[in-house]
Amino acid sequence: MTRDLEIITTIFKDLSFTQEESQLLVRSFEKLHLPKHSLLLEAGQHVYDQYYVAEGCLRTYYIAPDGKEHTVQFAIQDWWISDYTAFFNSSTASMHIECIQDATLFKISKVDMELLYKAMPRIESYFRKKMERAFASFQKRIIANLSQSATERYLNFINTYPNIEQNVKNYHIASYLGVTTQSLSRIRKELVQG
Amino acid sequence: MTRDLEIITTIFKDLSFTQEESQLLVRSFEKLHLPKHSLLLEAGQHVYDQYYVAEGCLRTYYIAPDGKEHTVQFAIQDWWISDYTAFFNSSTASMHIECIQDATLFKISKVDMELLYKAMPRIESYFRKKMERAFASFQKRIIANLSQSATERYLNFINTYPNIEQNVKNYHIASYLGVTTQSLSRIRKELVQG
DNA sequence: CAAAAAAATTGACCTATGGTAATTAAGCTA
DNA sequence: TAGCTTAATTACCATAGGTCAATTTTTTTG
Repeated sequence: MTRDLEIITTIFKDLSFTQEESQLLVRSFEKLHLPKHSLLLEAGQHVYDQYYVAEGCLRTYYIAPDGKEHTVQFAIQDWWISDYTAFFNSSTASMHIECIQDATLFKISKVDMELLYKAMPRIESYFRKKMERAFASFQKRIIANLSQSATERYLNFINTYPNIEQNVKNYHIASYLGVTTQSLSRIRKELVQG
Repeated sequence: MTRDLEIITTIFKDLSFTQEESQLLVRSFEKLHLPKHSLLLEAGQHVYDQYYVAEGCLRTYYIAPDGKEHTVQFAIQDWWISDYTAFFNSSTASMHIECIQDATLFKISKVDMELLYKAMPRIESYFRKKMERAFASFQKRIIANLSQSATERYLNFINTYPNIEQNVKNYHIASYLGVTTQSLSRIRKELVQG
């Protein structure tokens, strides 16, 4: 075992593995560094991989036909990121992924994922649970979008991601909340003034 | 094997099982009929189960503090339904589930689900993939909510669920799209008149 | 089939948020 | 530090969609 076991001690820290399993895991992942402002993925590209964020911050966004950006997801430490619709279907991305803080990622292909699932059902359980949590949080966001005002959604956001504000621009937050930067600016002003 | 194998031939029609596995499956599910207008689940109740829709139509909705209803999901034939946030966490529902067309359901508890996963990793794969598809479709809906007008979302809806219109009321659709019934009515008028 | 109840539509008016554009502030880079 | 670039703020007007209230249409039920 020459290659490091960082993957196991960070991503799968709650599971334990045999020697052989560890080796398979290590072989399946590739570590990479990504500088701020670079694009990890662009719309139109084939999506083979998903990425675990060991450090840094990224965002997935969609560019609508009218040219406007809509942030679908932020990913910080211990999150996974990809264009999942494309990843699951082994098809072409409709979204972009941008690094917004220098990041360290662990990359794994869909093909290797499937092999891991077969070899270690525990891993499949791990990802099923991940999906369940992601599902629940998307559902929560849909409800928020349907039932709350922009101000409420903003308060909700800074509550949910208390540390993220250092990293992300206001227009990232605005495009996540579904308002213009001008509106967000007014909302912030209102909140300060009372 | 006295009990029927309906579950296997409908829910898991793409998988095959041993005699023993079949028995476990049959024992895990319970069939039930639900009349139109009845509530399958109410906010505040403990959520132990999820349901497979063999026939009929249901919807999950959230009632906001201001009393307004927001439809989170419709479930038709071959879909699963529950308050998933509560189901995954074995906690209390924040949503209601209403039957909007006489339904036949197969119910299974979370505890029994976990047993199935352990006994048959194929079943866990099946549900992981279900979750992936649900995840992708929620993401699509978030993007639609962020980037499209009410009219576009409506057209999108009747495109995605071409048959559902017979079953559901306009105010169900409105509360799914995030507009008032009055607005939806105007939108429909516009579309007819051109 | 008639009456009652539920759902959908319409109109007049209102409000939150968007669009455009100019101004200020903050971050980088030479 | 100055100068350039990017981001944020502000002001003014426009508009999609909300609110309230009345009316019509559809569905349900005795």
